[in-house]
Amino acid sequence: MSVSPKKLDHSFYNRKNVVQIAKELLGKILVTQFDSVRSSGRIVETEAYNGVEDRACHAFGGRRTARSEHLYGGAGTVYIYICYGMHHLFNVITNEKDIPHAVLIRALEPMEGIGYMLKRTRKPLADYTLTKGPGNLALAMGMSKMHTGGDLFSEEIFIEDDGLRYKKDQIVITKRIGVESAREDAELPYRFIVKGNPYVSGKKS
DNA sequence: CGACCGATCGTCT
DNA sequence: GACGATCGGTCGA
Repeated sequence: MSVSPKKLDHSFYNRKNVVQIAKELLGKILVTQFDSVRSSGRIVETEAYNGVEDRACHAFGGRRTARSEHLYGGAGTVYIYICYGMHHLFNVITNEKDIPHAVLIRALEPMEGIGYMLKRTRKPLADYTLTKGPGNLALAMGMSKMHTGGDLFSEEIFIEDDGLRYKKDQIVITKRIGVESAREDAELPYRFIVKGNPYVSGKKS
């Protein structure tokens, strides 16, 4: 059921419901291409961050700082920031400019460029940890803070649709990971995972 | 398996 | 000065 991959365009990202977009991003293919080194993987875990009303979002309450500036960049903007002093986390910005909606891409099933991913992560073997979790994924794909503020319409970082669709019973919805301090918003069902996929972060291996 | 802990540093108060 | 949208290892049951 797959057709020749088509790059997602501005209209895909420029919609109001970031939670819906997070769900639809499951099964899409994230691609990076740096100096003709191509890496790609199928997205199997995402989380939505619902702008100014979401306590877990960096833009909660309309907060706007140097770090979160690109959260406000509008549909198709790349937002990458450093977490815990060492991990680079990759987000896709949705909705119109100045509306800080984001989807955190948390896990991939590697497709192309696995050799380069091993080199970047300095792992000896391609096990399930290669692109499990947002920190590992960004490292494996060669994405870092230097790419924040770019967009997904370039040839360097973009997302493709090859026609794959998961059925409703293949998708599991949970609360988000690592956002306990967001109080009641920590319970929101904003995390989407492909059921049983070994690259999904969290428990079990 | 679950709970905990150290690494590590940019960002915000 | 404190705190992360994490990760991988250890320890105990």
